[in-house]
Amino acid sequence: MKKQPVSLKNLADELGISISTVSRALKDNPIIGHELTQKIKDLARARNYIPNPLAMGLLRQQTKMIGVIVPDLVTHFYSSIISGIEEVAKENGYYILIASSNESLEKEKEAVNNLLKTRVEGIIACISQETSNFAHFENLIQNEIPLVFFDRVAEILNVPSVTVDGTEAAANITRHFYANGCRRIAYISGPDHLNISKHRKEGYLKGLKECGLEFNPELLVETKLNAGDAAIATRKLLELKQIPDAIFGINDTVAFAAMKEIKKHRLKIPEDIALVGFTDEFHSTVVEPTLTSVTHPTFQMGKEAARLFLNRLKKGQVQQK
Amino acid sequence: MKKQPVSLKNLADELGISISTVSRALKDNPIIGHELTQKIKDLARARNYIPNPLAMGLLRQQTKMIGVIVPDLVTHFYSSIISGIEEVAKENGYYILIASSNESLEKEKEAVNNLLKTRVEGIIACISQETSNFAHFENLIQNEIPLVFFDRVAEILNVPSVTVDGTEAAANITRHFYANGCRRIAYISGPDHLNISKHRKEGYLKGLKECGLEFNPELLVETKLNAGDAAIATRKLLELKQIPDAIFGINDTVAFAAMKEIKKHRLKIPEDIALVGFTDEFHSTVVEPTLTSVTHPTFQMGKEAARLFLNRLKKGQVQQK
DNA sequence: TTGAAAGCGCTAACAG
DNA sequence: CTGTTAGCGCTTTCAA
Repeated sequence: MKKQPVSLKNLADELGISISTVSRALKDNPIIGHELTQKIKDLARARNYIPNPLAMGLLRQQTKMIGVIVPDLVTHFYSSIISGIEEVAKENGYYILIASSNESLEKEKEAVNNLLKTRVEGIIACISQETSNFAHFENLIQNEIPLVFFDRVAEILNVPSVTVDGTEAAANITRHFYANGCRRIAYISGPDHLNISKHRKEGYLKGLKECGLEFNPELLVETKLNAGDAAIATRKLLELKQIPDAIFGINDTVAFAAMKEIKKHRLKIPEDIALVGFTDEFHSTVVEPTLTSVTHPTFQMGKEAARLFLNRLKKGQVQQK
Repeated sequence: MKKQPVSLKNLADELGISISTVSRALKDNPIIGHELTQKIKDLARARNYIPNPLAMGLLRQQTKMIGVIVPDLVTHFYSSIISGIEEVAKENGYYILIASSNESLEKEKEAVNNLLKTRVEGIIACISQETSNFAHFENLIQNEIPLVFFDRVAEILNVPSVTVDGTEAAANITRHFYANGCRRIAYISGPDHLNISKHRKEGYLKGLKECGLEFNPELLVETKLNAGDAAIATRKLLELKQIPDAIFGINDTVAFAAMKEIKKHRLKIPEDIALVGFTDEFHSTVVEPTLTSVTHPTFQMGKEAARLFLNRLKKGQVQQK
């Protein structure tokens, strides 16, 4: 018994005119008489006519949908980036379809496939931390399906991307620690194949060097970017003969996990150990002791990613001619 | 230059057979010869054929999309509900389209309209805190477009809904405070037209009564559910001649804001003032001092909401016959 | 066992 | 100024 949405045909029949006339009137084609146009528009409004996007899509081969893949949805970092993407998308008449990879390569591939099935016009993605093989993305590129990366980038792929330069920020943090008297500055890193991870580590090393501190391998721990791993990494650091006086976590998940672990060891932040992480505005205010942190302009990043994407899309369409 | 996706026609042409044969083979119609079926399937795979959902949708009048409206995307509470919805949706071959109302009625209406434009098959929503007029949702009901509410519900509308019974939980919290010696238990509430808000307030009052505490109007402050308002409400409480010894915040946003405000006043939690909020698992672990809290099974709620929705959808389709 | 044709809703070239 | 028609990709009668 579900009511069918009103179609152009319905309107045309009701007025006893042809479909094309209705179609034209609705788009203000000046070729149609003024009164008639008005009459048609009135009826359309009365019947609550909504153009069927499937018909349009079929005709134009475009769905007005952008696929967005994030490593995880429930982190403020990503959800606020998504908000940014959505805002710009909406302004441009686009919708976004969100998929989460849960930091898994398998799920990421699946997400790409699913999005392709829905015929999104392209994909904006942040690669999962497991992803070091990019075949599924290369496939998109070969098929000339617009692709944009944000935050975590597959650098070999030469895809338009939005990232915050972590190298300088990480170097700054290290210098900041040094300035505050820290001499055993530890760094909890992520996998090297993630650009952000690589850059931040480079920054850390650069910072150490500039401060004249020697790099101490036992103070650099690599983790997968999840809380469990980060906790283990922190424990390792806290069980050194000589514990670090500062810990620098590569992102908020890691920093939070480290914080919990430090508290468990009954150490005071920042008196016993200074702690810094990359994070975003929200958590830096709620969490206590306030996490010193490099904030990411997440919302802005999202908007920028969407803009990049839309540009890429336009270019593709021009070339098509 | 964008490559067109492969269509049935492409495959048919390449094999020199008709489209319908290809279509049938691909769905294992036994009417087609075995070898031919195989040959067709092989080619389809080789050419990476993906059925065009727009064509299918047009034919069947269904988009396999569910619209989801949340008051805000960047809260862990909602994003984890969304994850739950997504999981069940995906299992059933559905996609979700997310829209955020930003707690604004205007935006909520806009979201409904936008979703309708994309021809989602129905909507799963959590109403904004501004929403006390439900015309836009009634409209859906009249048009027999499946609708499911979660968390915040328009009770007059008689729509399938998923909520956690806050009445008992709130009464429990109040009793818990009492048991710990609190006698001036304050409650920071939300607008009365939100069911969750109403129920929790009722629970608070019920709890007071059961403990033999008299209700003190100055200890009940109503807010809009945002941080700014909640901070003001908290300040009001902290500036009473006799400050409360316990504060109960209606949700996490409110509780966090209260926490910040209490700290600003240099009061200790829970020594000077006990603080409790409804929230979810994540924040209850990160935030310090650990927020005593009633946790919501958000992921489960999302899954349940999706299930309800899918059931509702099926019912609609059966009736359609 | 296979093909031809209609039709889902819409636009746009082509006729009047 | 308005109507007719073809076609977007697909399924599904109906014919063969």
